[in-house]
Amino acid sequence: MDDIDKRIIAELQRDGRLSNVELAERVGLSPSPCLRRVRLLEDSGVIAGYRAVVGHKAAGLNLTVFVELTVARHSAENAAAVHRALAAIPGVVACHMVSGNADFLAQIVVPDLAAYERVLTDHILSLDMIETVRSNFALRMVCEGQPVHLP
Amino acid sequence: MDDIDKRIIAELQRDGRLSNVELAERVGLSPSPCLRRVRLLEDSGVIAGYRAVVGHKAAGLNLTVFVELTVARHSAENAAAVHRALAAIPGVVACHMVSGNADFLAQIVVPDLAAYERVLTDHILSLDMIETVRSNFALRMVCEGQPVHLP
DNA sequence: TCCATAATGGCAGATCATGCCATTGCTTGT
DNA sequence: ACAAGCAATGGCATGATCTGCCATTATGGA
Repeated sequence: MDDIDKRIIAELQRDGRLSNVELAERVGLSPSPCLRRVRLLEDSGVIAGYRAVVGHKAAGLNLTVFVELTVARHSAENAAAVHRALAAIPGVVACHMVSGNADFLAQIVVPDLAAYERVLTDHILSLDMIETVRSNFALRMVCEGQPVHLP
Repeated sequence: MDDIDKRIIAELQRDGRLSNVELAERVGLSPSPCLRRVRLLEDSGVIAGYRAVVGHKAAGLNLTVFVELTVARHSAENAAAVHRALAAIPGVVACHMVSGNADFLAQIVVPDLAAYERVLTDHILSLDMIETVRSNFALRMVCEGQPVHLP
């Protein structure tokens, strides 16, 4: 993984639909070896995939909530079931098991408060493994989907 | 925004480099109107862009931290400066102003604890507007970059 | 029912993707 | 220093894709 690879990754993080010829020009390579490098990065998992980014405001998704969850102690045994249940909650775009006061931190994106209430009552509070829920509402987005800084 | 648009968005969220002909087949359209719809979704901002997804493990980024930050009271006036400072911190992939105990919640992705220590001391604790810092380490990823559920 | 509007499908020229091969540049061993 | 081996590069050719244009078809209102 040299500088050219890092520039390829940086460019594709900014625009994932860059054509190979354009990408090759930007990193100072001809199309053939450029495509070769991209394929290698994909195969190695450094580039795990490509995604369209949805503009939340334009799509009518006006509410982002960071939900801190704690689970019942006995749920530690079937962690897989907890993971599956959390990942299946509609509107959950990301979820991590974390250290600190909470056991899990989930990011939920919904159209409005009413939709969040439905998610909460129908999909979170109804899970018997969930002990406490603490909702932190996003008031303003500072940044999102920023390119990662490669080592 | 009808069902076909939603299916287009869903497909492009799963694979942002889907070719237009493949996408057209999947949504049951011919390539021309399909591309037309994609362009309209892009122009309207519903599709805000395309990004390559970096596989953290494969890229050697083994540590994700969710940092709760509070800022000094007088910093409320120049909020823009706070935002700029937070977004410029290396490794920050997302940051939101939130309700709750903290003022901001930032997600930081770095190779290891040593790198996180450097980010903390060199770029966070050195900001005089930052009052308190509370680090929540991600122990395990449940899900990430999940497609949003459109209204 | 008829008209107006919008969306669709197909076509054609240009661009792009991609496998193959000779060449270049660099590292290793003598 | 020199030669050999190896990995990476660049160019080419074929096939697929993109994309604008136009006729046709579906849709919705009067």
